[in-house]
Amino acid sequence: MTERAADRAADLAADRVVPEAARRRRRPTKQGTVLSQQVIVDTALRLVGQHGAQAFSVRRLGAALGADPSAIYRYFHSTDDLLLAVADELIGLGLHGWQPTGDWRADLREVGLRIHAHSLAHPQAAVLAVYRTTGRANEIRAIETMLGILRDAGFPDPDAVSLYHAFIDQALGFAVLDSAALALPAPAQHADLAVWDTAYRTLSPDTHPHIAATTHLLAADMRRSAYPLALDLLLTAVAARLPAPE
Amino acid sequence: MTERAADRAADLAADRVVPEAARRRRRPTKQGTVLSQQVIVDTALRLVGQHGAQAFSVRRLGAALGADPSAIYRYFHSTDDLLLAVADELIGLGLHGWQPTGDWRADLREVGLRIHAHSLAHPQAAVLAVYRTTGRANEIRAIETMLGILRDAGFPDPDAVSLYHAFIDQALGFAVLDSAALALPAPAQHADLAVWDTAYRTLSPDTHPHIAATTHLLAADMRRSAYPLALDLLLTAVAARLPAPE
DNA sequence: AGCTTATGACAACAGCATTGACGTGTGAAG
DNA sequence: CTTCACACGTCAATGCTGTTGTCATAAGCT
Repeated sequence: MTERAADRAADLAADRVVPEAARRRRRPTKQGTVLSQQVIVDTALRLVGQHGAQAFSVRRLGAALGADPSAIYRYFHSTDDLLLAVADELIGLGLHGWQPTGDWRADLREVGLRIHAHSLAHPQAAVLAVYRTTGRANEIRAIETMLGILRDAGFPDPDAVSLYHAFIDQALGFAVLDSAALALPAPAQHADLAVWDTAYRTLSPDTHPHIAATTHLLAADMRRSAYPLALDLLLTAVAARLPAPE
Repeated sequence: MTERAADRAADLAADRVVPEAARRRRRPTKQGTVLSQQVIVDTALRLVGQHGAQAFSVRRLGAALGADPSAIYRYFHSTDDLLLAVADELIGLGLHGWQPTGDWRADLREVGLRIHAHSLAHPQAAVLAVYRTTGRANEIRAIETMLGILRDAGFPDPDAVSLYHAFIDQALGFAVLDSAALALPAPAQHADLAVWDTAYRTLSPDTHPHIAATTHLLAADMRRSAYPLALDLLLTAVAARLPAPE
């Protein structure tokens, strides 16, 4: 988990790892699995989805694959390198099959909600990897698409870039936050929610008038993600910045 | 790291841990330190700040304290329980010494920037704990303050609550995202940034016209946090929702 | 002064990521 | 069709990790 970066920078360095494209021999494991980057990433996503982020370890991944854990290091430099591949896979899943409609605001809204929803569908993986810059294929495609939406809408380049940045980081920020809550072990998750019904419910109106006046609203609202509202607020303000056409 | 929640729910259960208020005996460790929840939290923050999030482990914390690692379990049920205390400490640091001015928009802006800045000042700790609901003293104070700002500004209760939710989660989301980037080991952090100058710089205008047209802007913009812009966009949209007074 | 017990220390356990050495079966070369 | 190199799966070992059960000792009450 420590030198992933150097590894990525020097992908061709003398290493255990052979680039996926250059692989010729594929020897099945004792248990018969034929390994590949794709198989490992898929298995990692499945493992984490079924048994939670705490269940993610190289050893367990090896077991799930039907291979010795150390075999994974023939395909990824480190667990962190593997995580980057998982992150990129998530981005790809989020954009799969989607096409822009030409309505920039609706398109951005849809993309934002898709990214958010797909992270929540794999919260454990999202929490581990969403904040990374992967530089891999799916990430590049996503950026090209979103930048295109803003530029085609008529935003000048500097605005398009900074608004894209605000938009995507808002989406990823909420994705991480909401995923993290979902990724907690079940009892912890329940306890975090229960706080709104216990600790906050018992505060005196004298010392905490604003909380006391809104406990019911708070307890209800905190169960939902605030992202849809935050996204709409952002898009509203962005629309106000759109230069008049021509 | 597994049953923290149950522990919190049953704070009084038959446990190793004595509530801080009920402590009578304070026996110094072999190396002379006198332990307390506060000392442990402070040391954890310092440790993580100096040596990075990867340096955080119960054993290292024990060493930094001058105590056996297992002594920590006399003060916290688990590492996760300790993390909640650290999170609350961060919130407290962020609000320390601040007073609302009465201008709701300026106040929210200030609080948002403070939360974000304080997380970045302890990125390693922020990443571990910012998304938790602690239910502890500082968190309660922060919520009361922010709800008050919105309600006093004239937002009806349901709006005040949902707008508070969107505001705080956006602040925390960006805090986690930007902290995570800062918390990466130095070489990894550098590599993630370098991607903008390498991978994205070499894309052809034919296949990726939008990225190609803005690479310089992208590389520059991605070095900064998008939070100030996102915050201003959010506040602009919120202001538009403020009911006319009286 | 004496007693209880809170609390720090110690040792042990199971699980973790990672690495180096090893041998086997694959796929290419002739 | 045989040979051969070496890619890649396996094994074993290292030094981490969080957590717990047991013990002894000193703090503070009576």
